[in-house]
Amino acid sequence: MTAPAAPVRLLLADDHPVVRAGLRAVLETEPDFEIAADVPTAEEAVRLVGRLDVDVVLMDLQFGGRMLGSRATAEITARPGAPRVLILTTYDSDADILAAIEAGATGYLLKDSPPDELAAAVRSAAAGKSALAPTVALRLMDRMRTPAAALSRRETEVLQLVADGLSNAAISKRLFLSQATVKSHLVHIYAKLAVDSRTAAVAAATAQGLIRR
Amino acid sequence: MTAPAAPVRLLLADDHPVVRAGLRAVLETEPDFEIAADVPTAEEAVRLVGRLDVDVVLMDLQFGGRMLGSRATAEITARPGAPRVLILTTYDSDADILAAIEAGATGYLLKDSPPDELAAAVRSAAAGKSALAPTVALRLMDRMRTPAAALSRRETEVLQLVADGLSNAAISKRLFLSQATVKSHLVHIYAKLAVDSRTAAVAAATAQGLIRR
DNA sequence: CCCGCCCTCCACCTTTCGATTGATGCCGGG
DNA sequence: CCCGGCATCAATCGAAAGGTGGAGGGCGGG
Repeated sequence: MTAPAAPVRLLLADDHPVVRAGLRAVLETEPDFEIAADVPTAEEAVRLVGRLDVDVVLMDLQFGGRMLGSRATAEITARPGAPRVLILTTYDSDADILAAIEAGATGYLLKDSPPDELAAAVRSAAAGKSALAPTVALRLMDRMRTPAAALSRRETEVLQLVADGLSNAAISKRLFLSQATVKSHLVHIYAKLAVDSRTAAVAAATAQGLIRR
Repeated sequence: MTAPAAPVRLLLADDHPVVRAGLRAVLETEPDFEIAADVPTAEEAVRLVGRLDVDVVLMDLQFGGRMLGSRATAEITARPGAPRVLILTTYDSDADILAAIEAGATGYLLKDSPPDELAAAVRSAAAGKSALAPTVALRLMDRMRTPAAALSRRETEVLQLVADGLSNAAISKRLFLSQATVKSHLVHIYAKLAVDSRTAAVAAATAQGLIRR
């Protein structure tokens, strides 16, 4: 407790200037934190992690519409001696959470977290422990308890195209399948989501964050 | 320029602590701004506007999932001697923009705006001029040029239920209509959105922000 | 090694949806 | 006042989607 405690060095990556300023304001009040830099793009975050030495990266997932945060996370965590990456985003979509964790993120926080929760998560991450926002943790628990909503890769792909408004014929062409296969996938999807039409499947999957938009 | 210039008194309403801190940090650096208070709910914003005297309210639209910002805006602007309300949100959905403007908002900004744009918008609002983020303005122009995407109230209602996954039969029951009427609405919707299936209509309408989620 | 899951495909049948045409009443602007 | 848009409904027909019941190959784990 009385140890000098080397400060935790932070890198903030978020495309919203206001959010960056907010994070600075909130985290700078913690005496054991030191903000090395804040950047508006995922690319810059990746670049700076190479130059500066940082303990924890706070990273948004959505950068100006494009979802590059998870890629950047993967690139950062792939390196030797990589810092911990904490995802800090607005949404708690299942798909996003899983993607981020697969990419090597240490934790997943929501932007509506209170400041003390934020600080606690950063300290956890710096210590190598994982940090999940309570809401997110609940979601994951739900997910574990209900393995129903686990679509296969191919099924997700098909359903995404359905959500984009494509017909079965269009989907079959796009994926180089027969329409029979597309229908077959859909039947399985309907069973897993407990629905009986493409629109209902899209609604259910969207609600559960299995597909985008 | 040398005038003492009575400070612009601000009220910030946003459910994200980080964003509130960010706005404070960004706006407090402006010498002619004074932040009267910041609150985490739309209700509190409405209440405080009665007590404090404020020139401009910066208001989020989404509060913890529920969309109360536009209602709060309407309540605030309805009063005599009401302050200007600037909407400050993450999304640039057409429906939201129009709803906010109808509710009496003076401007509509996106959270990814640079600080100086923000400050400029606040000054515009304080002076009684309207302030739209460039992206938003472009969207509105587009909208004016292309009156195609203007669904009637009933049509929007039907399409929203389609997006929720309901069948025509279910929709007709829900709205106390015959299926013929539902189909008729859908035909008009398809024509207006230039699509030819319910899923495509949902995709198009979602992309244009005509319906939720 | 076999079982289960995923992915692929086929055939047949039923249901739903979409396209078309046409009709009625209401309301608001020119 | 009449036209046009909106909302409501009907009948019909063809096309798309969904339901059922198979079938085969690949791949990983018990």
